[in-house]
Amino acid sequence: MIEKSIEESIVLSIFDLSNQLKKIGDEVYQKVGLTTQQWLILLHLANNPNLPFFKREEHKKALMASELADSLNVSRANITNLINVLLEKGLVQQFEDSQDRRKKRLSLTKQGVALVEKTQPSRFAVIEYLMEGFTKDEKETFLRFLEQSMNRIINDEERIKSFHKMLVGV
Amino acid sequence: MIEKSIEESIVLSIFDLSNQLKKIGDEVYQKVGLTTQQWLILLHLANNPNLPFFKREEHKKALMASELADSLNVSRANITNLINVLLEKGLVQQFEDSQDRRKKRLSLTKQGVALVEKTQPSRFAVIEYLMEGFTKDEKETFLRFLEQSMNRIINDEERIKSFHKMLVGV
DNA sequence: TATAAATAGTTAATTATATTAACCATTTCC
DNA sequence: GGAAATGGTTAATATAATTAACTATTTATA
Repeated sequence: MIEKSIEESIVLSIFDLSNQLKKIGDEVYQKVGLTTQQWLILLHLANNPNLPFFKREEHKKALMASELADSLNVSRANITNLINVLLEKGLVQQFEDSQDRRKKRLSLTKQGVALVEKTQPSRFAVIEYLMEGFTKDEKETFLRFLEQSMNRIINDEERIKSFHKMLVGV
Repeated sequence: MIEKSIEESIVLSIFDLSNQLKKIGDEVYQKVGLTTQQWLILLHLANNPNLPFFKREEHKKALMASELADSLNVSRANITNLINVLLEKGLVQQFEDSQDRRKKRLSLTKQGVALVEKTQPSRFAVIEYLMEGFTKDEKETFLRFLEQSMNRIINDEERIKSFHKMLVGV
């Protein structure tokens, strides 16, 4: 019998919630031929200050594909594919970096900006509805919690995996 | 310019954190030839009381594939495949329901139980480490927050999607 | 009580989403 | 000046899922 644990309940709920949000996102954005992943790229290119990526590090210059790969935690090759769709749809544009000719900087087109702006209110409405009834303080504490967990995962990844050393050879 | 919003930061962080946890899970459980999804099935069959599924509804009888499909929010066909691997590995067993011969009940084998029990301490250690430093009260508030969000998504899914009606025809 | 509808599980074919490996071009580091 | 690192792409592949069709069984209904 596994014992009850608030901590494990939280982790499993985060998993569950994230799953559901992704499903809903995929269904909603499918209407404009996008996936949740592609939508996240648009949010990055819109410099959405609420993205964990922008809290971890500042970015003055336009993003490039490899930075998106970092943020979304996927391969560069995958980003190439995701971006190709956005380019075809005319939501994103690419230009060479003047200093470093290996790099391609990405930005939203006028249409891309318009799409993000247009959907902003409804996204905010959904989000507000989900967490209605909690105080600002509670939300701030919750955010700190999520950020601490992420930091520990990023900085101590090896340590975390080492907790599971015992699994080898089962 | 998108404005700062605690609420959106929380949602995007949940996404990010869940992603990272899944990546780590896949890497860790790969050592025993399992994916995070298969691992979650084992947790269900171990009747882990921390799973949102068991908080939403009580289950006296052994679970069946379609209930797992509900909980993990995937198709039944997919569950069939996931379970086949667990059956091959001898971690799970299947038996027919005596009352209803359509149904197949699932349970852990001795080995399955052993595996779950063996890894329990390390899983708990990781989880505790992630949320170290927060009080019991704070954690309880997080959990209530997550549960409310999930409930609203489940009960008001149509309402949530309707927020995005405007997307059609962009 | 016969029949239609619903439920549970499986299979086969397919789609979606990602990865790895190899490669080119360019820049950075000794 | 040459080796190593970085950024992006391509092609081949892996994986994880889906849908649709089917069987078996049970439940609802007319």
